[in-house]
Parts: sequence; structure tokens; C-alpha cells
Amino acid sequence: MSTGKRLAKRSIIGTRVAALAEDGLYYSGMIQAVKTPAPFPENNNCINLTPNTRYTVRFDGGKMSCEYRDTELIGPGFRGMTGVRLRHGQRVFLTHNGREVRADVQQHDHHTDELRVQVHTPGAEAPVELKKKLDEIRLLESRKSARLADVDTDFARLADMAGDRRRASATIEVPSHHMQGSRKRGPSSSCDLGYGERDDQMNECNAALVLMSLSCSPNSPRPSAWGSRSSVSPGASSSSGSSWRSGTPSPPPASSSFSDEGIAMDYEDIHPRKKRINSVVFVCTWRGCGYNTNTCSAIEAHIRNTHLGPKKEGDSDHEEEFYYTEREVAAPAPPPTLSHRDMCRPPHEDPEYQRQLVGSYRQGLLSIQNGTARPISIPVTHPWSNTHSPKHMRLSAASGSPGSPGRRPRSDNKKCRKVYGMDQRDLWCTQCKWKKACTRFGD
DNA sequence: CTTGCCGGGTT
DNA sequence: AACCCGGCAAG
Repeated sequence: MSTGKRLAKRSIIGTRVAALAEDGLYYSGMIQAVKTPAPFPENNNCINLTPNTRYTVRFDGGKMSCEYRDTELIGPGFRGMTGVRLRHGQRVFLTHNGREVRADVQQHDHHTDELRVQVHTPGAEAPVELKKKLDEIRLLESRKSARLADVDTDFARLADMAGDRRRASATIEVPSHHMQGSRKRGPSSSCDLGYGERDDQMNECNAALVLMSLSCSPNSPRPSAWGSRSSVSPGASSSSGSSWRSGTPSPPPASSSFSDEGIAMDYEDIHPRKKRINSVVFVCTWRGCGYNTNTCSAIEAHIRNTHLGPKKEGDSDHEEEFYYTEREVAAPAPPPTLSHRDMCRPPHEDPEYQRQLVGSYRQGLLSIQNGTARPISIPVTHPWSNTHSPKHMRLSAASGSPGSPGRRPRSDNKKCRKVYGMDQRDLWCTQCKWKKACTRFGD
């Protein structure tokens, strides 16, 4: 199908990322939904790359999810570690003795980007303290092996902050410490994903979404709203800038492109109205109640008081969030050119470039948002930004007709090599390792 | 020069 | 298969 493209694109949904949580630590999670409030979800190489796109990240080990901007997410396709400031206690992963170990940050010297970390070496009792450079450090597990089935204290904290007492299983350290020679990684089946647990999580994730959308449905007046994009509807419980935009009419089903599976997320992007945000109104979606207000706290208070009743002790589940939606009262925006939808990729690619572009703009937005939003304030202050990169159509010409022999055109996408660098070669997708066409960032 | 990756080799 | 790598071609 898609011309000469070998492998299906992957949706960004499901991508593993790390994001800063309230406690100042990064936690790993998975992108659950993408919302692009700004006009042009994609195709807009850079200028439009809507710094407003929000990614609903569901943190591992809990039902907690928050929204972030791409610039706040760390992971493949998003920003890298550069410039990240890690706090004491941050759970990180690094390659030690040829295998991935987890560690806790003791101290991070922002100038030299050196960190003192305490490594939990499987097999060893006492944690070892190491000095590592920031770029040797990952916030995500590169693979989820049983032995790394980590989730302990840190996640407990996470859970706490979500008001969710759920605690993931205790650590199961593997006693033995076998380094299997050069083969670092399991079967390549998972390499594609890069993260083995993806499927599981996706399922879980979808299930959660279904539940969420169910609980969101009080908003009956617009039955069709959810319709078209069925499956993964917007990431429910979000937070601050939360709420999904499904309230507005959904776009014509599957407009334009639907080339392959990677596209799913693109539609997430489409959902949002093509407007430029001017101001936001929070609308109560409780059946029959049309109450609206322009502050998040007000709407929540309303919901809490009017519909939910007094909060129970220990109930900090932000339940209110399920019952309101945020609507943008927008000023008209220039019509986007939604061509090439099928070629679009997840919005991220050239952090450097984006950084400059969005930098200041973003800051403004951030502050605006912080003003109104409550739940998860994101104390991120990186001068970052990334997202789209100039993306060109690669459709035709290049190497001739589809199916023609000849080399595939070079794609401008990042490749594992670029993203992870030589020193993290074990994070590359199998194909990259073999000097084959990249399957992870491939087009 | 670097980089992506094809084609073909080896294990 | 899984893996490795020479070497071509694009940039």
C-alpha cells in the first residue's frame, strides 16, 4: 500500500514517554491520546506545529493520566534528555555492565550534566553509586524484562499523588546476573516496539479509556460526538488543560487519508476544532446541566457541589473532571491545509528547530494555562520544544513508481542512530542495528 | 564527509 | 531466522 513504504507507521499513541509529575520527578507512561487544539494538526512542518498539542500520558502503574505538551515529554520522538534536570530521587535507567539497571538520582550537576546515581544492581545488596553523564541516562526502561519489573517506591509515590493507592507489585530482582554475551536483547519481535510491554499496556489502556468514556458520557445531548473516532477517544481524565474536545462536531469520518495504522493518532489531532484559542469555557456535562464558567476551579466547584456532593475523605480522584469539558471560545483562524494527512507523522522530530520556534510562544501559553488549570501543574521549565520537522512528501518520483526496484528514498525521519546515538545502540530497533531500514522511526 | 539501508554474507 | 557488514547512494 503506502508507496514503497515498507513498514506501517505506528501511531504515536502508545509511545512510551516520561513526563514530569507534580512531585518534580519524571515518571514513565504511555501516550494515550493526542489533542491538537490548534488549527493545523500537522502538515505544518513547523510554524503551526501547535505548541498546544497536548498529549495525554497515562502513567505506568496507575490509572493516572495527565496532559502534557510535546515539549514536556521525554521519549522517542520527543525531546531527549538534554537539558533535563533531574532531581534527587529520580528513578532512571542506565546501562551498566552491559545491561540495563535502574538507579536513583542522587544529584545532578546541571553544569556538567553529570549525575551521581545510585544503581540497584540486581544481585548486589547494596546499591552502587556511580557517576554518569546525563546522556547515558534514560527515564524509560529500554525494555521491560521481568527482572526490571521495577515499580516500587517511586511508583508508590506516583500512586499517592494520584490519590490512587494502588501499588504495583514489589520488586522482583533477578538474582542472577547473566550477561549473555553480545546479544543484548530478546527476540526482535519486540524490538519494533522498543518496549516489550506495549501490548499489554495498550490493552489496559484501551480498557481504561473505554471506562473513562463511559463515565464521561453524561453528556448525552451529543451522541454523535464520540462517534466517528470511536476507539481511542480523547484521554479522559486529563488534568489542567484537560478535557477533551469531542464536544464539537466530529470531523467527517476519516477524511482524506487512512493509509495505515499509524494514522490513528492523526485523527486525534483532527478532532480539535480548527480554531485559535482565545478563551476557554468550562462546560458542565452533567446531564441536563449546561452550567458553564470560565474557570476551572469554578466548574469543579460547581460539579462538586451541585452534582457530586461533598468530597469524601481521601477522595482526591479529580472526579469532577469527568463531568465537564473545556470549550474554546475561539477566534477564527486561517484555514489549515490539511493535505498530506497520510504522510504526517507524530508531531515531533526536530527538537532543535522547534525549540527556537516555539520557545517564547510557548512560555506565554504555559503561563496562561497555568493560570486557569488546576490539577496537574507542570513545573517544567525547559526551554524546549520540539515537534514536527519539515516533512516532505515522498510519495512519488524519487525512486520511481511504487514497487519499482531501486532504493527507497531516504527518509528525513530520525533514526534510532540519531535518536539514541551510538552509545545506546542497544536501544535501536533491530533493523537499525542491522543497518537495515529503520522500523521505529521509519516512514 | 555522514547517513540510511540494500544486498548478501555468516552464524 | 537472526545477525553482521561492505558498499552504494543520497544528502
